[in-house]
Amino acid sequence: MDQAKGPRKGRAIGKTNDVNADLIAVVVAVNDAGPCVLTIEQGAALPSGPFELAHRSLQSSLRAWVELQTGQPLGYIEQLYTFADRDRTGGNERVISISYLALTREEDAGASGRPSWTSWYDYFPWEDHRSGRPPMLEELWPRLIEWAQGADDGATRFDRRRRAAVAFAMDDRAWNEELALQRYELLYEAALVEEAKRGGDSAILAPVPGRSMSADHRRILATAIARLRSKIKYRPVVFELMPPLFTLLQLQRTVEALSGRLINKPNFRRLIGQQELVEKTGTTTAETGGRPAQLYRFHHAILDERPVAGTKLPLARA
Amino acid sequence: MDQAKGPRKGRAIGKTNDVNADLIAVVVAVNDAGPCVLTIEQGAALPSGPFELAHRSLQSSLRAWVELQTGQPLGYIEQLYTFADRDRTGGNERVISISYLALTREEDAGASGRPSWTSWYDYFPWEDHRSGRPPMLEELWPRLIEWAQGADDGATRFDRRRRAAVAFAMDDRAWNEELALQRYELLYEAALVEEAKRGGDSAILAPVPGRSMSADHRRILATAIARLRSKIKYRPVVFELMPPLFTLLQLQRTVEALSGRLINKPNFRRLIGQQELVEKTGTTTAETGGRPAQLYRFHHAILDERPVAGTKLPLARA
DNA sequence: CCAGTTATAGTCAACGCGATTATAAGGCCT
DNA sequence: AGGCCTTATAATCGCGTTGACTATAACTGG
Repeated sequence: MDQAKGPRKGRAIGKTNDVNADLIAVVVAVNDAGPCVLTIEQGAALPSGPFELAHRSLQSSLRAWVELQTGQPLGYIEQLYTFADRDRTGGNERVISISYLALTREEDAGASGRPSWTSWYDYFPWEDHRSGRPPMLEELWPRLIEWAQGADDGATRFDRRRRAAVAFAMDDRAWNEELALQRYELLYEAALVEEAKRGGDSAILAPVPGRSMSADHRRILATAIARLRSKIKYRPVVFELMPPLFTLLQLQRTVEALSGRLINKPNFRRLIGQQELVEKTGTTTAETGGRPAQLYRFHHAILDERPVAGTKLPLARA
Repeated sequence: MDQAKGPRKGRAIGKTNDVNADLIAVVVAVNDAGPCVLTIEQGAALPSGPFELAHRSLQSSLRAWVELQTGQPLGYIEQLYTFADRDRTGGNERVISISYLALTREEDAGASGRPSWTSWYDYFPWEDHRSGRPPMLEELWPRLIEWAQGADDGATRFDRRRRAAVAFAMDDRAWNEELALQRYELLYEAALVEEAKRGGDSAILAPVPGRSMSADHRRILATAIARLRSKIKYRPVVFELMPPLFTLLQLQRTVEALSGRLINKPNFRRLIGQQELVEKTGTTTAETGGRPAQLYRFHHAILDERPVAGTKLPLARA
């Protein structure tokens, strides 16, 4: 209080540190085709826009322009990460990018024009283990090993080899779906994704399967996937992606779509049931093929009641 | 790619959206006095500084000026949150604040002058449950209930009452140490902390015990505490706060200081042991009072080996 | 009516973890 | 020196969670 000229007091310095602030949104929905993300430019970029100073907060600014631009009402919104790396965009412009994860229900897609939904797994085909381990992993492993061997010193070789093994479940390790970001960053480091060659690193090996995106949008998407896969295990955010009424199997399929792996059905039902997160509506639907299924709705009253340690899903160990 | 004039393309708009970017650091260490945070202005504020455009990234910028200013080498650094609420600082200036959590070891405190260490629990006395439930909670409960009753409609009354009960362990609920942020925000909403009256809300009841800070620094500190209390349960970050050699009880005391609650000793040792996070040095220390204790060191090799689902601590349910 | 599909309930065993007890090894006070 | 205090370290018990599996019910379509 009394020491007005302390060593550093925020904007007490006259030097201009003005920067530009961008908001980048990863808007997620799940439909029959799987988990989708809202994209622009035919799937080559995530929707982004400048932070409007007129808005109260960053979140309200994001919500406003995404809803305006896409007609999508956003449910849950969560901040992901703030980047300001110098050479992020390739240019010499200084931009701070604040990325967000948003969940919605994909009603009236493409109604207001340009944006479209693209499956996660178009960008990260190695992340979908719902039909067993993707065959492409077996082609990926030797390339990662080769990259590890290419290091200068033995310690780095060992470290690369270990990180690759952990992230990509080599040597009979268990697949960990939450490592989506580490996996993408490892592929980037190994110059196995198309984005890596933009940094001037022209050791352009044939990139691994999977669509690339402009700038670092694919990395942001990987961040969102990892965050969401982690979050659904302890917070009831899945319901933001569900229609008002749903069957338990539909709920399970949604969780499976997000996590990229299959869940044991009886255990899933038990866990959902004993947490009292859903309530029966009494009505049933015959549209599911076999025996008509109960329709459930989300039990809103419980939402804040279990602030933590709720909504566990049987996704623990393999 | 081909649609150059899509609905919105980032900084394609000519309007100026320049803002000022500040970095705010919550630097944490643990000593005999408990968990401490690095502060300036006699504990009234967190160290903060402008984002230097000269640096590669936000993290390196933060690390540079904190180490320069305080002489503290920072170990682990993690981004907390980015704020840009209009009336955060009270002024009409537009500032984006990017807050960080950093862990260090508190060597040579105050060597380079101004900054000093202050205990967490000076700011949040209700968060320390290491000696049982703080008596002040019992004085707090009726004030929260009173606040809940003061709502206009019944639904809000019920909601306030429920949130207060969950956050502050009313009605024989279990104390959840991870709700530190929710608790502070609830007290702010109830105008029971000194910061609340700055917004013009002059219904100045006597504030709850606990030091306040300038601007929203206390909220940022609460965010850091909540994040760290959650993180130590699944990532081995505690070791960033430990000296190179330590006994298991010292490690336990550190975790207890952070989480604000006591841990069962045998269970703690079992969990630490079976995770192979530490290794014996063979040497012992007699400085602990009773039987000489083994000195351990952190098993660095294991750090990235268990990227997730490691370092569990017996802090689950009460 | 039978085969196929899905819904729903129940069982069993392994593991994790909280709680407790027991034993070892040093310091300090009388 | 001996007894008491402190802390360190090891071992055990029991409950609850949860992963894997089996069985039964209800409906559709041929």
